[in-house]
Amino acid sequence: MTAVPLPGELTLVDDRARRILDAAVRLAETGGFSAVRLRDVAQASGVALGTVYKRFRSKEDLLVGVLSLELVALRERFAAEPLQGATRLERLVQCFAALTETLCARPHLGRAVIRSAATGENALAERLQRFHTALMELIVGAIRGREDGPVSAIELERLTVLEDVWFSRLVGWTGELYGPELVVEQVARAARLLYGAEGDV
Amino acid sequence: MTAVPLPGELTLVDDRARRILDAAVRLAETGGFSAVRLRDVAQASGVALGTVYKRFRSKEDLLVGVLSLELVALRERFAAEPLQGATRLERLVQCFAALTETLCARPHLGRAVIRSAATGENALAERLQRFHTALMELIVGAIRGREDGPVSAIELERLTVLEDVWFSRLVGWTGELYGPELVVEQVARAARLLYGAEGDV
DNA sequence: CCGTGGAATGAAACATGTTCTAGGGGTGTA
DNA sequence: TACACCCCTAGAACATGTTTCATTCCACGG
Repeated sequence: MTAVPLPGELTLVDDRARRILDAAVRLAETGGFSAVRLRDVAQASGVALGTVYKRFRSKEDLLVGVLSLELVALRERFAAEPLQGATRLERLVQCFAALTETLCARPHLGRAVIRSAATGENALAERLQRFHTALMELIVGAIRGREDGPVSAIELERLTVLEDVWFSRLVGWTGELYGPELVVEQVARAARLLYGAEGDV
Repeated sequence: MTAVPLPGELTLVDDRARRILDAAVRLAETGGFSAVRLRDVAQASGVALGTVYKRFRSKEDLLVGVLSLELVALRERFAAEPLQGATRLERLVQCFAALTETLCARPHLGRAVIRSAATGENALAERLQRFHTALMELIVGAIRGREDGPVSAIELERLTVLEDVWFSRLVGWTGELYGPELVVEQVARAARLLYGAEGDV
């Protein structure tokens, strides 16, 4: 828990950090949070344990770091196939569906990451903050249709709420309380409530 | 992580479980999550370590168990001084404010509990489910004014959303991203959006 | 070419959650 | 009373996150 730099875009240049992340992903994919034993991560990525701790403050920090990888994947996904819902509400729901799908595609990994993020460790704040900002931008960009206006302030507020719902539900999913569909379902329900009777656009 | 009964109302009859919980609270109050060392809990409550594990599946389970205590406090609080907002929306916001206040009153403890709850450990699901149900009932009872009708289905949906927002924000609070006021603030904002232009009642 | 400083390494040490074991003590029953 | 059963206890044992240390390696400036 001592001082440490922050991989972010860094992740892409620092070879060791990259290998460490990859190893963590590999381990988490198959065995989840508990399978990510840092000694194993170190060995699998061909570095010493101390090096892992040089790059990441803690196990949680490492797993949260995976978010930056997911982010890249998400950007690509949205770039490749833009959302095609007719209304903004529709696109919003599709967007969260896509996010959820991506995160839940490899359930063990997803759970491990969410769990780490939910820890609320003080040290994770910065990394999470970054992710949050980037995600917000990503969503705003993605739900914006061809010819509609910019996302209004009120829509940003709604978006914030939806993100909260999404996060809560993901935590529920992590606890195996229900499946990914229900996560999306609840976000959609919330979105409908928020966009309300007043119609969308 | 083996089989274990569930303190709930149990908490109130099982003397040992009670002492264990009390000790955990005492430790968490002053030192937070990390200060709740199970050996210390055992010693402080005058039982053997094995007994702690007989009552609670894990450290997180133990801390989540504290929620059942908080629940009692909350019930008393709402019984003693009912919410007095004029509209249901107002009472709703007051309600969440009260919940937040209670949980954040002893910050270290609160954080420890939230953190444990957010872990998403499979084993915690049952206990959390119970708490969730009880909390829902509590809120529904509390926001119901003297002469308004029952809480409608749509309002239950809104409530669900608000709970999600609340939870997410509490996790944020846990990470020291912001203070309790902001937690309440965001819930209030969401509530306003949900109750929308169409006026309340 | 040589020396220096910062980073990586390997291994040990520590802290703590979790599990296991052997034994003790009480309670109800034959 | 003697026995069987169950919970409790004390403590060891184990797994793993985290820290520390001495050593080695490497790149770079002189």
